[in-house]
Amino acid sequence: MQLDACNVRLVDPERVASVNARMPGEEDIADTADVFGLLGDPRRLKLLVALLDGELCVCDLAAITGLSESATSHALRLLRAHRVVGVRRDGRNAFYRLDDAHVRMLLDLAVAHTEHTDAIHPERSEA
Amino acid sequence: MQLDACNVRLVDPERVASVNARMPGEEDIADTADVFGLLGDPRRLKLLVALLDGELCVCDLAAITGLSESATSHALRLLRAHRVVGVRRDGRNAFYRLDDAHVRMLLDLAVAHTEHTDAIHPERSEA
DNA sequence: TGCACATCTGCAGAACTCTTCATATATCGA
DNA sequence: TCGATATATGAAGAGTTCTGCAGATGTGCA
Repeated sequence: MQLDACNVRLVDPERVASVNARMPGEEDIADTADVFGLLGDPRRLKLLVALLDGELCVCDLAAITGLSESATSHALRLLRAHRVVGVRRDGRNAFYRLDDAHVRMLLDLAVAHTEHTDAIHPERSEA
Repeated sequence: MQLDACNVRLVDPERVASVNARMPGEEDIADTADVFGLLGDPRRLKLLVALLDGELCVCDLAAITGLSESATSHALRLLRAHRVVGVRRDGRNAFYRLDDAHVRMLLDLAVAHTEHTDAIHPERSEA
């Protein structure tokens, strides 16, 4: 057991050093965690999955997710602030679209994974 | 503007129906959101990125993330409960490893994305 | 202009999350 | 067996997040 510069016990200082060298910077970690965090709420996730196919207006998104229109609007505002979705306004309606290629990749991967899981465990599918 | 069975206003009922048909079940959405949620905390994310290269013990993980050993242990417990990581005990040490192929894919994708972003915006890299 | 509709926003309460502190458990070496 | 080490755990407090409510904004129609 060794001690590092800050007097912390280390079991494998070389591995720690190489992991630290490869580790993205704090800001990148924070940004990435933010993105995952946005996907980490089931209602927001459902909202985003709904948008995979193309733009939808707020009331349709509310109907799909089962959220109130207010909650939907709040959620979309958050996603908009992080540039994950974009808006197109047409008269009284606001049409939201998925506007982040990275998030789209993550969603595609996740949805593909649930479908794969269903294939293995069909009993877990919805009735 | 039309009304659906629950008396909700819909702008594009056909799109809503097709999105609903394609939508994963509530349980799959919840499971997926859970996974994203686990990745949505910067310290847990750093922990998991550190484990991409192989197993590490608790004190090394604490040193890498800058967390206290207690906080590290709590975080690992949560990840363990969701079967994202696994443990190997060797004497007094506990070596944790990434144990979920789906999470590994998500992490690889995310890390690749931050590297790509750095290539475009090198000024955002750490000092 | 006035009213209805679609969406947005600030606020406040409820619920959840993360960390620390204190303590518990388990292992190793003397 | 005893003390030190490594990790795990429970409880509690600070901070954050999400939702509903109430009201604001902006658009379309008569």
